[in-house]
This record gives sequence, structure tokens and C-alpha cells, in this order.
Amino acid sequence: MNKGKDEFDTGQQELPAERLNNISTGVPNEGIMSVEGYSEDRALFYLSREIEGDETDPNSGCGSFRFCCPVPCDQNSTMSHCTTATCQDFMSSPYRYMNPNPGLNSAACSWTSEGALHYGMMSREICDAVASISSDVTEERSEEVFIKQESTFELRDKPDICQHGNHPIVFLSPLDPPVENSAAGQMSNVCQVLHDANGRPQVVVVNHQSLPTIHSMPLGSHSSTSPEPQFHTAQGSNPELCPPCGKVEDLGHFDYISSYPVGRMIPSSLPGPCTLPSQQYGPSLGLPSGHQGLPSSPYGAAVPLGPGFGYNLMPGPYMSQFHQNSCSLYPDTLGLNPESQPKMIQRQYENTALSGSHWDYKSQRKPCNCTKSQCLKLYCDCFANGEVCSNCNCINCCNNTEHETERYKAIKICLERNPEAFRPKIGNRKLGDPKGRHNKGCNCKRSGCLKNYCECYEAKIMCSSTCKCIGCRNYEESPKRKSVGWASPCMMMSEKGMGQKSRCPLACITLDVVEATCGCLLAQAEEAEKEGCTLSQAEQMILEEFGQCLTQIEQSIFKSSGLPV
DNA sequence: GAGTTTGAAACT
DNA sequence: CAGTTTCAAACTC
Repeated sequence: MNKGKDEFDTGQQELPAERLNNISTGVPNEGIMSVEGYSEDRALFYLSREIEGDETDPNSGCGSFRFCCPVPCDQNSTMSHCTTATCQDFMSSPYRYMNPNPGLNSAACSWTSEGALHYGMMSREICDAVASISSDVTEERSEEVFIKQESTFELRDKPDICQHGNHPIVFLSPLDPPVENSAAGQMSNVCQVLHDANGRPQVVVVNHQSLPTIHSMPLGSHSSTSPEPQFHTAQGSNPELCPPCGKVEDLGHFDYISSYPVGRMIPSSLPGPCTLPSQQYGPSLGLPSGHQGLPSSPYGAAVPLGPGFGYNLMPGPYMSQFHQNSCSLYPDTLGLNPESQPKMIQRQYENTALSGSHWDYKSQRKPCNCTKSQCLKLYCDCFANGEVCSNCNCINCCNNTEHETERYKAIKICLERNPEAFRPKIGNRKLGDPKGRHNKGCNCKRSGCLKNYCECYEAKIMCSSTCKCIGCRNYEESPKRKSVGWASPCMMMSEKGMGQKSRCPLACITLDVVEATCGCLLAQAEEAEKEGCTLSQAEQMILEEFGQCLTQIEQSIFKSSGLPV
């Protein structure tokens, strides 16, 4: 059944009904993981995985993955319509692999190829990008351990939230075939497949030119004998044609539904029983109907930023279903990678024995000790991580369900002040930068970026050009990281008995050295200019000069340390 | 455990 | 945007 890694699909993707049914019924040995997404400016992308081998073993039976674009893309696009990736690529890719139950396969994804789509990245580059994060395999596997604890019901009930352009695509089930907006003759909208708490699939069509619409599918529409969705007409006003059901419902406040800024964290996740949105907000998709502004739930209100760009402030318990068990909205931190998560999440991850549910995972997070912020400011790690306080030592805490209104307002204020406020600070895993970097960079002045005061150091990443730190000593990749902990370059040198921290080799880079180096680089630039070199040639000359300078500095360091050069 | 240091967040 | 203040975590003793 495996078609092999070199076989591309350029046409409409295949969704063999029997295999879909196998998934839906949990029959092992076969399965397809599919991810569909619609973009206003790009076509549908479909990722499928055909599996062979022992499905009870997530380490085996890896087939090929096809990144397919089943409808014609922009002819001018350099994007490859199809490419393939090996299983290993997939396992280490931003697409998170979940195996909720032995014999049951599902794909959770983080569509981090946004950049690739928008910038015309070639498929080869995408593959490289995927390969560049291969170091995450371990973490991804760890995530599997989590997911394996989930039940089949949870699999169907909790969607994946995937980034696609400025819109997250929420996928719950690999069972939902794509819905083509044939009325428009193109994939012009963002469609999202959601499931309500009862497992009922719902397709939300976000039309950028108008209000969003919902296609509701009755229960059982994904029966084993009917792989095609059976849309029915949702009641509502201002309907517009939107196949396949032909009729739609005007939600009037779609920001609430699905639109979400890039990289935004769902700002809530409550342990405990989940709230059924349908119960809370009425029958239509469980979404509020007709209201705007502050709803009954503090997170229910949309922040009207315009079509396709708002805040998903759904109630914590409900959205936590989405977040906790599927995927983070952050591509770079997907899979609970402990090295790319914010510190609170990282701590949670480290403190968890990977044996419990996500609630266990959350309950073991480090409690905060806020006293004055009411845990409603970003000082509070719980709040900053989109968590409510639980078993914390905080005083006058309002970061809980009893103070939903206050919490909502605080979230709104934070987001208004900084739309990236709830985005992980560590991210942007790129080629050549597999560990990620601090998005804002640190501003340390006294710690040398070698204490946990430094967010980069705490996240176990090197400081980067983004940082504005002074006296940084956390800028060089250590060749010998401790197997368990993190050793900075200076610490490593100290361990080698090369002296006290004051003798850190970086101390050799004095102001004079820097000035001399800069002088050399400037001289090289001037020479390049005199010679009429092109920009690229000049850059190469300067870089070569810089390399020579670094070599000299390195030699000086080794000489001063008494080590052989 | 109290006090100090630190840097991010918030404020002006 | 820069400087100051507030805050809570990290650190030291």
C-alpha cells in the first residue's frame, strides 16, 4: 500500500474511504493521516501518510508522506506542488505525530510551512527545514507518550490547531474531506474543521470578504459507510452560498470562532471538566450567536481586529481541549519541546514523568508566588503562559475561573499592548539555528547571560543578534553540553580547570580587540570599494577578514590559557 | 527563610 | 522611544 517516497500526487488527493473508516473505527494496520488546509492565497494542501507495518509500534511502519497541492497553485509560484518526505522527516518535522492509541493513527500538525508558502520556498528547502529540526525527534516521541494516554474519544474530540498564513486551521479529525468553495471557483477562503464536544464535525468557512460561515455536519456523518461529509444547513441570517452545503450561517463574530493571530497562544487552559460549547453558547457550533463584545464567558469575546485577525478568547476549559491534547499554536514549540517552550511550560515538561495525562502534566507546573499583580500581568508565569493558577502560592489571585471577567480584561489589555504577548519567547527554529532563538532577545546587563535571570540562558539557548545584552557570555555553542544540564562555554572552560570565571576566554575580547577587529573589517571594506568589487565580493572579503580575526583571537586565547594552538 | 540581585514588564 | 518603576524569580547568605 505504500506508494513510496518518490511517488508524487499532483492531482486531487486520494482519500480511500476504507482507510478513513479504518481510522475512524480504530482498526489497526492501515491508516491515513490527512491534514487539509485552505488558504486565501494558496491552494489546498494535503498531507497524507500511508502506513505499513506494525501500527502498534509507532517506531515502525512508516510510510511516505506526500505534501500535495491538489488544486492548481499560482502559476508564478515557485512552490513545488508536491513533494515527499520520509517517515523520519515527518517524525522530526513540524508536523506533530500522534499515536493516541496503538493501531490508531492521527496527525496533528503545525503548519510551519507558512513561510515556505509565502516566500515561494522550494520543496527541497522545505525538506531541509524539516531536516534541520531533526533534533526534536526525541521530544516528539515524548509527546507521543502523552498522547498515547488519550482516549479514542479524545482523539476525535480535540482538534489540531495549525497555523496557516494568518489563520490557524483547526483540525480535529483526519476524517474530514476538504470542502471546496466551488461557488467561488477557487480556494479563496479559510475553512476550518472543528468538532464540537460531542464529536460533531463543523466546518467554518472564513470568507475574508464577508462574515464567516459555518457548515454543520450532523452526527454520524463520518460513519464507516459514508466518508463524505453530509453537510446540513445551519440556521442563520444573511446566508451566502458556500458549497457543498449551499447555505451558510452568518455568525457575525467570527473572530471568536477561529481567527487567531499568528503564533498566538490560546490564553487559557483549565484543568478539570471541559465545557461543552454547545451547551454554553447555543446549538450552532456551540458558538455565541448575535452577541458582540463581552460575552458570558470572559474569553468568549472577540477582539475585533478585522476579518481574519482577531483573538480567540474562547473559554479556557473548552479551548483547553484544543490546546492540551492536540498542538500548540506555536509551530516552533510544537510537541512540547522542552528546549523551545517558555520556561513555565518547560518546567512542567521537565517535572513530568510522561506517564500521566495532560492534566497531570499541568498540575505539576511550578506554582507562582505573585503577591501584587493578582496574577493578571505578565509578571506571572502562569498568566504569561496562558494558564490559570492552580496550587500556586499567589496572593489575591484573579487568574482563575472565579475572576473570569478580570482575567479576560487583563488578557485583552496585554494583547492590545503587545499582540505577541502570549507568544513563546523562544522560537523561530530555522536552518542553521535548530535550537531556536529568543524572539525578542534578552537585555541582561549584569548577569553575563550566564544565570537564569537571562531568558536565553534559562531557555538553554545562546544569545543572538536579537539580544541587547551587555557583557554577554552566552553566545557560543558549547561543544560539550552536559547530558542532563546545560553548560555555558565559560562553565565548560571552568570545568576544564582553566581558571576562574574571570578568566573566561571571552574576557580576552576586550574593547581594544573589538576595535581592532572592526578596524580590520573597515579596512577590508575600503579595499573592496577601491577595487570596485561587487557587494557579494565585498561581503566575502569582509567575512574572510573576520574569520582571520577570529582565528587570531582564538589563538591568543589558547596561548594565554596554556593550551596548544 | 530573609534579604539582595536581576531583568522583564509596566508605566511615564 | 527612553528612562523609571514595579514585579517576581533567581540568587546569596
